Amino acid sequence: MINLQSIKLDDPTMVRSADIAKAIAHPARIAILKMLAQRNTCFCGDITEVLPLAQSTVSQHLKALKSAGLITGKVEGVRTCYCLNTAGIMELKSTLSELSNELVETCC
Amino acid sequence: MINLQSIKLDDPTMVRSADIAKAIAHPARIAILKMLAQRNTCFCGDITEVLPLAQSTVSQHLKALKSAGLITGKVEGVRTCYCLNTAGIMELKSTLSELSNELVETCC
DNA sequence: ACATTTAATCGTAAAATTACGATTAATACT
DNA sequence: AGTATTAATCGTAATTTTACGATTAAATGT
Repeated sequence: MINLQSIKLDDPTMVRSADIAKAIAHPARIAILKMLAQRNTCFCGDITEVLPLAQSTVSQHLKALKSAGLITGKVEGVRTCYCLNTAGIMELKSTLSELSNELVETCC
Repeated sequence: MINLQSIKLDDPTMVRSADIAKAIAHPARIAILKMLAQRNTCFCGDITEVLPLAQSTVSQHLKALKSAGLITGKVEGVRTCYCLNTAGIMELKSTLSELSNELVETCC
């Protein structure tokens, strides 16, 4: 029943890494990110047109990506133009590569 | 209501990417992977000792990592020795770096 | 043989995720 | 002014995730 608890799971860096991983932990969100990387015009409707998901579901995924800081959404009249967020994508890349680098095998 | 659905969300590569991301989408599992990368002896109890989680919860996280192919668990008597799985970690690295490389910004 | 240790599994509860249709709010078109 | 378009939000249901304590199974120690 003793627990030293020397590792804190609420460490901001670890939580952020997990949040970034969570953001890309769904095929639809990966697809959206890839699509945004390829296209310049990227309205919600464009994505809904291409994915086998309802508009409200796509909107929900976009919200998740936005709150994770991976994309931006600029309202343009009646539409919203979604784009990759430079800072967020940079953070994603550095976070994932950093994690990858830390996972060097030592045993087995 | 028309939906071209040209992107399939059940594409094996995309599903696998999402599963790998899901595996590291929790601080506890990131902590476990990092710990396994640093230590050679890595029993369930060692991890439970260090994380602020119950043994059954740690076991659950280990199961998730194992079924994602990121770790192996070899029974050694009454204990189980957990280690990073070379193939799985390599796949994680290549998958994440591939995804990172695909996310090159074009707009905004 | 019997008790102890270790980790998996079971049962369960609470919370989060994913999905949808319906509705709403805002802008643009006629 | 009235209609159409777009995307966010609401309400809701089903599923998954996360967590715990209790129990079990297997191996070890006495």
